[in-house]
Amino acid sequence: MGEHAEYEEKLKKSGLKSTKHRKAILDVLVKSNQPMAAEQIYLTLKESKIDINMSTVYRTLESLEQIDLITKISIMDDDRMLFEYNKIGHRHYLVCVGCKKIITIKNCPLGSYEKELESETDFEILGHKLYLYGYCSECQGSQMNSR
Amino acid sequence: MGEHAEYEEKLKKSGLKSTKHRKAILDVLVKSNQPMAAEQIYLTLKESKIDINMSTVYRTLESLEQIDLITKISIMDDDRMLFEYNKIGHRHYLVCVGCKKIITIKNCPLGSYEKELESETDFEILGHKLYLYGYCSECQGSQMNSR
DNA sequence: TCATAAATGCAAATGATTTGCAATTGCAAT
DNA sequence: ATTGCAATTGCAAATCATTTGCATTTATGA
Repeated sequence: MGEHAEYEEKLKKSGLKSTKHRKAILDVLVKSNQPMAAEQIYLTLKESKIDINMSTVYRTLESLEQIDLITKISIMDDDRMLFEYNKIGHRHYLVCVGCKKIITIKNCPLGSYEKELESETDFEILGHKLYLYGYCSECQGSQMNSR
Repeated sequence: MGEHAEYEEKLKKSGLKSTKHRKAILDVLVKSNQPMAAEQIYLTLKESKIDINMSTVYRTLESLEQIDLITKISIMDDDRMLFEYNKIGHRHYLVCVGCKKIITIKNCPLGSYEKELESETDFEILGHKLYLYGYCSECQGSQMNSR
């Protein structure tokens, strides 16, 4: 009868306890259409009258990342880490340098490129991260936005 | 008669004074085959008996990045920023998750992809960053290296 | 219900990077 | 070469995100 049935089982399978804080954090991330910083998550929870400590937020995010329920990313000109629920598998990011809006891109143009590089470099390539930067439609023209 | 003639003029053109510290930092970066953290640069200078303050290192790196003489990057699992002299224009990175060695890749497979994305997303794309991760030849097999 | 390991809160520590301010230095004009 | 001034630097202290030690609480399986 839970709305978090989806990840509830993944938590259990990974040996992580299914605490109210963990579920709350996951709920926040699932509902967000943008990767969020730890503090944003903390503040969102606070608004929902959920009392939680920043340490717990960080520790929870770390656990969730380890079991691959969420992804941690860092974008240019933001020294904080951002966290995103893994709705889809492989993904990339298109970041607006004006308003910092982040669009998640699901298709990946690098399929064969990794193979090429492997033979060129003797690396065993495990994966990659791709960030594209630009101005979203709202931020074109007036290019003086902050966040 | 200077060996740093290359960037000496770029400094001047940008209105930055050509101080011994700036030249020393640039020398270190030019000679390095790896992007370096601020502290590595500081320690390298110290070995050369060049006495400099970390604040100066950071401020210098920031200035040099602004005039596009160097590039600042961040790789996975390293919370420090790394800095690299801009020998070539556009570049990407292949990072060994074992020994943290970084190989700079000069060719870019994303030429037409940006165009595609622009029409799909209404973004005006300015650029991108691509990091590939894997094990270098030395780190394959024994995958328990640290740094 | 109980036992126990995992999760949490709290406060303090960390560690990279930044900043205010006074002293120094590069450089252009004299 | 000398001078004047803004840019640069050193120093110490501040920041700010993130981490950690430890005592307390809680989820879960027996």
